[in-house]
Amino acid sequence: MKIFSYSFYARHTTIVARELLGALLIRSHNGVLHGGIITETEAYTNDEPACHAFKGQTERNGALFGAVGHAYVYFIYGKHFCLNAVAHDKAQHAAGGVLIRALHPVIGIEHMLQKRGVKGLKKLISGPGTLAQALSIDRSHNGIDLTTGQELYIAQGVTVPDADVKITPRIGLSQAKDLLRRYVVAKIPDLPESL
DNA sequence: GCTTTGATGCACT
DNA sequence: GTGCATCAAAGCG
Repeated sequence: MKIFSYSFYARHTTIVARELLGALLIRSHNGVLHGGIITETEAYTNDEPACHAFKGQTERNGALFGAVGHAYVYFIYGKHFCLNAVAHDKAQHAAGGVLIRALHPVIGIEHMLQKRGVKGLKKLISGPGTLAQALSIDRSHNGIDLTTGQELYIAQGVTVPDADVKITPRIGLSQAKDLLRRYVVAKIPDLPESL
């Protein structure tokens, strides 16, 4: 298990969003591991209006301006939490992050099904809000370090070839809709034996 | 204080 | 594909 270190996140946000596809997002909760392969990400940088950090630093988005390799978790639409990995090249952006939108469930599937209250894998982790619910992620995880291998971390998983990556506009935005910054795995690679 | 609106999910067509 | 519930944060006064 190779956990990504700060240098992985200290690159342009769009590069990190692409490289996170196929990686393992792991949550350790009550001594039980949950997680899976990252299949969908979106890149946000503070130079475009769709990014929470566009208008400058506030109490809510402060984590986006902090050290890379940390988590940015926010509450949205009165119901949902969304998880981002803070990632940007400081030479180019003051702030930026990668929204992790979906996983292919691998570890602790039974626990995640129970927490979500659904039966099929299809709806288990189908969007950012359901991802947070399946992994028991909430505001208390805002700003935590993703490189320590403790509560929440991201590790090297499988390699996704460029031919299996779809790049599309981001979802649910009212601004900068046309920017191609969403990265989706079209075909889930076979899992290596080591998992 | 008060108003607007949102990086969504789900039910429904 | 469309409609809408729901509330915290941000911006304004």
